[in-house]
Amino acid sequence: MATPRNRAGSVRAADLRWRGALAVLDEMRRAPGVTRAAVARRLGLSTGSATEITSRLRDLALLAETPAATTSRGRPTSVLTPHPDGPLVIAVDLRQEDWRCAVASLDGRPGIAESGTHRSRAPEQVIDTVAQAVRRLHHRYGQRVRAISVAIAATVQHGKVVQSAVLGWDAVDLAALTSDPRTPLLIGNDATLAGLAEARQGAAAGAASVLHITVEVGVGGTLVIDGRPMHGATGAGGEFGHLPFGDPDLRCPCGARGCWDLAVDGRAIARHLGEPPPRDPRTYAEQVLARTPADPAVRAAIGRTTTGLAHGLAGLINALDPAVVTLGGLAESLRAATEPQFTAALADGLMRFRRPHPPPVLAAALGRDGALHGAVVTALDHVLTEDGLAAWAALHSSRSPA
Amino acid sequence: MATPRNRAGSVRAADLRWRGALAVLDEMRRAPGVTRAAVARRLGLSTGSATEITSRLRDLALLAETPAATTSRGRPTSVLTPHPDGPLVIAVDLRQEDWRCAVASLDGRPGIAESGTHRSRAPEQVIDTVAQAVRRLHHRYGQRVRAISVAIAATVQHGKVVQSAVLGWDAVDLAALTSDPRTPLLIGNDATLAGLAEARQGAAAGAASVLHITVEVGVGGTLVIDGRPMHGATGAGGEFGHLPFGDPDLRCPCGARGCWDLAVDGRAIARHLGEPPPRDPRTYAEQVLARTPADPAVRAAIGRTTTGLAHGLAGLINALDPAVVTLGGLAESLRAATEPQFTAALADGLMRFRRPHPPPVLAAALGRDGALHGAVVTALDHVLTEDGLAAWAALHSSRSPA
DNA sequence: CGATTAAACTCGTGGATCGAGCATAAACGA
DNA sequence: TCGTTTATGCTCGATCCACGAGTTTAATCG
Repeated sequence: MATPRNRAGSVRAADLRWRGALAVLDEMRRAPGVTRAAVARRLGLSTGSATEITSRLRDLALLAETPAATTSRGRPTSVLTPHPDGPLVIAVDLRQEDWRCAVASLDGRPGIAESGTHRSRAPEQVIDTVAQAVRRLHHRYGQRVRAISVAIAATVQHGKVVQSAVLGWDAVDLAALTSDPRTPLLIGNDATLAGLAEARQGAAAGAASVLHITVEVGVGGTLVIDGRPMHGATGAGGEFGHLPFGDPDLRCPCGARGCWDLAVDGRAIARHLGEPPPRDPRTYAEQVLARTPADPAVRAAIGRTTTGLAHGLAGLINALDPAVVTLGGLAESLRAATEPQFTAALADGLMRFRRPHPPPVLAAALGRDGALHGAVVTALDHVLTEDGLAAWAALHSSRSPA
Repeated sequence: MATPRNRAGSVRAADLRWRGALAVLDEMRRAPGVTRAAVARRLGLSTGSATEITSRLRDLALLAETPAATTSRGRPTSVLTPHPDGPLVIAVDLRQEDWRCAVASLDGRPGIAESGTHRSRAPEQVIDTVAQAVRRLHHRYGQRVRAISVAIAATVQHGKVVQSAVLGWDAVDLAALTSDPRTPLLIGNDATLAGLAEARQGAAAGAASVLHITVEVGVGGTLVIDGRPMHGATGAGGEFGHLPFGDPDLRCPCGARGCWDLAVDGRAIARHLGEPPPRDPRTYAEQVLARTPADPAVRAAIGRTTTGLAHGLAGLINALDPAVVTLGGLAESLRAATEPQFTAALADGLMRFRRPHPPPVLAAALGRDGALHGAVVTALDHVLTEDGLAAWAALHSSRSPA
């Protein structure tokens, strides 16, 4: 197998061709609107190299330069922007009740292009509808589309959907979403992708290790280290909800027992209130939260759920030692509603030596758009590689030979 | 802060100088005894480049070539070996009852140079004794020593010992172990380093993501992704023993509650047997395991402990999705003693979709030497970088100018 | 002992960055 | 208004690393 360390596995000179170019494009992506001069400074490039690299990239339709608003003296520089004919990615967000298709250029800002609400949730129906939208976009932009990335509220393994409780799906292969096998199709769990987006450009932007936890029905999330989500070996990493933090006597629909999932969402609240399991635990939870202040029984139930959340989170902080924690969905709602309890329970679950400097726990910044942003990030990660750029270059130089 | 993605942050040409050299040295380390021809093939290097790189490295005293035993026709090649005057690292393993100092060259094989048993466990005493040994080695090898790496049975944060139950230490700074501030001193948790060694060269060599779990007193371990241990933000990652998998009513000495630690070691066995907490849980556990077959009460207690171990492990597999799991210390003893129960409990704790293809659970291959090997790995990772090689080259060329 | 084979060496080529020197386009200021 | 100041972009020769084709070397095989 490949050498484990993240070093130069290969030493081919071909790898060098795109080194500088990739670094520049990464900067453009990391901070849309950067000036060329700033990029050169940041990367330690000589002005000569900057000239060469940018002109090469311009020739390849990978970036364009527009005059920057001058603020001070000196020769004005230009801002680097995606080329109007440059590569694009299609990002799809497939949620419980609706779907969205967005197109993004190399600056990583998704523009919603199509969307819709599921009429039926039957996999064939949904896939067919979305596939048509993808096909329309693909047709409109042609070979500019370099990757298609799908965020889906489902467990994903080896690039395939294994199971989705909220959609009511079993194993489903989403390969039909693209008609062109040459365009890579990337499938990712929505919570994982949302975490990736938070770590790269959201509430935790810049942090070296980010633990993102979100609660909708059950727990989702991911640990993002140096900007890369911890996929695991099969791509199904980040199923933190199935750590046995909960009551070991409770069976989880996943097949295991004592899952954290059951202790932190609407099902937990209902159980603590002595009510039957809600059909839609997410909506149920929001409704209960809305009437928190009034009813002491409700307050107690919410409090127990918050405690379950905070204790589990503390355990994860003990084990994974993230620099920053971001909370999404119901997790953030619960914390916001019961801040003192949350903080106390978190501290109670932390190892003593961690308590003086616990990692900041932040609300996710991207909200319901996190997964879509994460899908764009993944797709661009795929495009902005040596291979990806080489493929684009081959395509482009054959189309318009200088 | 630095750009999160693991790409070329810098594009300086200086980074290129060592690309090929690093790749070759990494190969030598990965498989001591490789031939130069094999390395060139693996790295996709032309014979011309191989010639240039090896001769450059020979000039810098980074490697030597010795004739390879010829097996077939053709011009004989040579095996790459560490240079007799090449860089060295010192690895220290600081355990509960004893300590060991080893020296390793670039092939990563530690040779025990000094060792001893603690007479007193007082930090000053221990540090003083070990520091003397380190100083002797450092003096003997002089500037060839490029890094000192310490594996210690303690919680480590920001390169400092925070606390060690087995040694009875509170916060202790090990900086005194080296007298020369120019030589980097790396401190690591023993279980983390053992896991690193298993992932790089032990039972899980070559796997892309490895979860190592070891039980001595409490649980230690690490997740190793692409050959790099998941240190976390403060360096205290891998404290899996303080995930709340256990009885929430039990207080852990760490300050948290319900820690897994309390459910899987000698303390758990004693509790299940209704005996008082053992003074030395590790020895106690081995003693109980030795008399397993006889006593049904003992079998039951061991079984419960095994179940606690397997359930927690299953949860970690659910969450982290490793390609391989390695077990060390009492964890492996427990599994070996109660294999059917372990396997059943593991499956019971796994999410249903994981059961058909669970990751292999292997016994650690390096035994009690794992931590020492891991310390060598860490130290060499430090040396075999652009900066490390550049520093060595500066030193060497000034000493013996061509 | 010549044929065969695998590997190493030589050397000219090419690609990417560097860096010094020069050119350029703005704001500033008298 | 027009030179000065300042930051930036462009040009071009130098350098460094790897490539790869051709040649040489050192072993085994028959």
